[in-house]
Amino acid sequence: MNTENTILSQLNSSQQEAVKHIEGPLMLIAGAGSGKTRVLTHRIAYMLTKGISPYNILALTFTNKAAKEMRERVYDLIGEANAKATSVGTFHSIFLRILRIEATKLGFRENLTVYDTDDAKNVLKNIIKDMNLDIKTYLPGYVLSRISNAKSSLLSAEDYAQSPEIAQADAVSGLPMIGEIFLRYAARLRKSNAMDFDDLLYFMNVLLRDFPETLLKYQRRYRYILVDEYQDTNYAQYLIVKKLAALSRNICVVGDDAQSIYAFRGANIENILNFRRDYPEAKLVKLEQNYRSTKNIVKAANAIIKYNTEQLQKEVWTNNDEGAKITIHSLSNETEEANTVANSILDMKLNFHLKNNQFAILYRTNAQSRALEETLMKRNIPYKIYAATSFYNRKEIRDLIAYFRLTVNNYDEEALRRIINYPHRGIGATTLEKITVAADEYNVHLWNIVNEPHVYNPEVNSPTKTRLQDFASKIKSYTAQIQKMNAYDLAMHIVTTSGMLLALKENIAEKERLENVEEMLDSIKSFTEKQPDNLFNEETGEMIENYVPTLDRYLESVALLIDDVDEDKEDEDKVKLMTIHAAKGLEFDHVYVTGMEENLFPSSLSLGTKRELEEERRLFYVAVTRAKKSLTLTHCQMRYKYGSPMFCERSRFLDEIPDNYLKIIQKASSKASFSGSYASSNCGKSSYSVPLSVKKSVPKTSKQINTASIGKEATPDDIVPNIRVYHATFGYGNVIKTDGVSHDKKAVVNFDSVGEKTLLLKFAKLILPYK
DNA sequence: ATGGAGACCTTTTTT
DNA sequence: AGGTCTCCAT
Repeated sequence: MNTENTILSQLNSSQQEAVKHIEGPLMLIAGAGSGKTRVLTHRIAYMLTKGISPYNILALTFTNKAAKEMRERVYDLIGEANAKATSVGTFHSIFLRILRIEATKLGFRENLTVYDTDDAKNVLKNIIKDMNLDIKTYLPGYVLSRISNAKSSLLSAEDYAQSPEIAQADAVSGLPMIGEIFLRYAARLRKSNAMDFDDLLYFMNVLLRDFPETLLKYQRRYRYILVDEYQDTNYAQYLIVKKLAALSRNICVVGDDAQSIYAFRGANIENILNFRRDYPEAKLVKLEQNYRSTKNIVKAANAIIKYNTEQLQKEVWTNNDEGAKITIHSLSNETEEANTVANSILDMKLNFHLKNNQFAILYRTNAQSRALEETLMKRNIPYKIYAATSFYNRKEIRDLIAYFRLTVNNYDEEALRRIINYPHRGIGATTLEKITVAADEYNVHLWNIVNEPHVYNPEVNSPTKTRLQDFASKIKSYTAQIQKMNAYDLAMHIVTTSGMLLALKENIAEKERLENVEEMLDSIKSFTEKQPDNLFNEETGEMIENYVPTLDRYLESVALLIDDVDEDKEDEDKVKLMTIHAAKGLEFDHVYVTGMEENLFPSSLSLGTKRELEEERRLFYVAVTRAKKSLTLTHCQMRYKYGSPMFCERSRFLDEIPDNYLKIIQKASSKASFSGSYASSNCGKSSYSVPLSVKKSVPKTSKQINTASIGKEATPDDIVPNIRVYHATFGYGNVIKTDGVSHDKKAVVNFDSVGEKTLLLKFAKLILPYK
């Protein structure tokens, strides 16, 4: 446990100021790389030295990643026991925990389950079909976003349906039935004892609004509140925090308006701008010294963000070295872009003895990762793609979780529908339709019909009834085990006795799915072996003795976790690929931002309003400020979109970086590879991507990458046994032997990544690497 | 009831 | 290009 002095000695003066201000409201404006998390965690440690109980501390973050990082760093500072007593987590996860405890007050049952976006869309799809509405008019995703916005503004389905203004607006946009859909949707979720993401915030507000004694309970418990990324909070989140802090007024919010990138989903910049209206006595501290990046990067970032008109005054500066200038590569297509990035990484690794994990490749959309991935794989550069939905969105994982959900909450209709016939047990679409009709008729849950088919007599034949009953019995037998077995044992039991494992094993093509399920089971095993974050009884504050890591607890921990299962292996030596959004809050030595093109970044969907464009620019600011040592930006003249090639203009953002922070702007190396007829004429000032008229005839230009940075091009005579060479596709290798002379000379080269290849030298374009 | 072929749609970003 | 959905053949 650190003393007050050791805590403060690790901080600069404004950081200290922030850490020492623990009573009363505090707003921290924290520039990129200014040690924000450091201040938050040290502030928690400092509180403990002042005798504040960790049990009274609540720290809310926006993403799981941020929560995890904060937990780890708090743990390092104040030790295990204290760290576990604090409440550090995302808004959604902390509130889910509370809502499960208080569920009955809100008319829900215990063991709430959480519907993710896919579940929610599914429910909406069913409702829209039931109402005989056109699914293409009432797009489930769009309807969901309307519902989500309403809930974020604390409108209930009833409020929505009864509002004449909203009804008018929906009528004008040709979607008059959204109110009715919303009503049915809310009813359906309640019936399933489930909440969607927005409900977690909405019902938390309802709880604190309608139950004063509950409000008081949590106000007393959470006497010190910290909110990270305050600029990303929406109205519902803002109000919860305001209510919780109303008694103690010990609230610290941290944010950077320049890094607000979630307005598109309801985040409200005003929350940070209005903080001092709610708390006039608030202290304001600005963290402006950047410890992360070079002067070049910091100054370039400052210059970029100046193009935005809406922002708080702040001047980020650094004492770090000047550093390398920012490189821009102009390439002809995405293959070349990927090759250029790969070359640069290999080059830097070789010259400066760097590791893969010092590099990150960032992009605007997930779709861009594919071309990069292919190239990295070809070049044998280890990489990892951080895509939010990768693991948990897999069919087999969702199936498995559906079993868990149904086990914990028999009324979880989406889970039931998902697995009632997986693996196949003769309960097909027809049967499902029949029992749905019966459930509506008797106004009971789908589960009731499945559980007691002989009572409700759905119009299915007798063997089918038996099959339904068998399924229900199986699930009930799992439910009965929840408190008796730990999560892993029960999960294993479910996987084996449900037939899921067998189904996966029978089908050779499902091998990968089987492996994923096994990986999931491994992660459950480690969950059961790991002590939980919070060993206190939420009601009493007492230590929980004989804690058992049960399946329902596992589900709670995983319900809101979209991150990868094997997130522990962070020290893996791999190049990291992710969207800029996903990179927020992270830092990397060497950063590549690809696809710096109009309509991609800034996105074509964000060009409508100044507000949206400014958000894109903030996103660019975030991208730039991720880099510690070097930053490389790339853009292409041509890129595939929706499967067809499109011309691309360089992003306006590139022109917003002052020249004195920029290095060589490399010209596209292979303009000539476009056949002249369409190369220039369509490239004009149009703000749209222009589809190429010629499909699939674009020449491959991967061999025309700029290799000047790696070495000089070899003539056939240069190639002799035992020398080391570089090849644009195969990478580095050693020449084994040669055969023939001059233009017909061949060489056998043993490449590091792909092994021996025989090359005809007049075509191979080998490079002699610089030493 | 199951699966395959073809149409069709998608594309921000995340809890 | 890739995934999802629909419909038709089995």
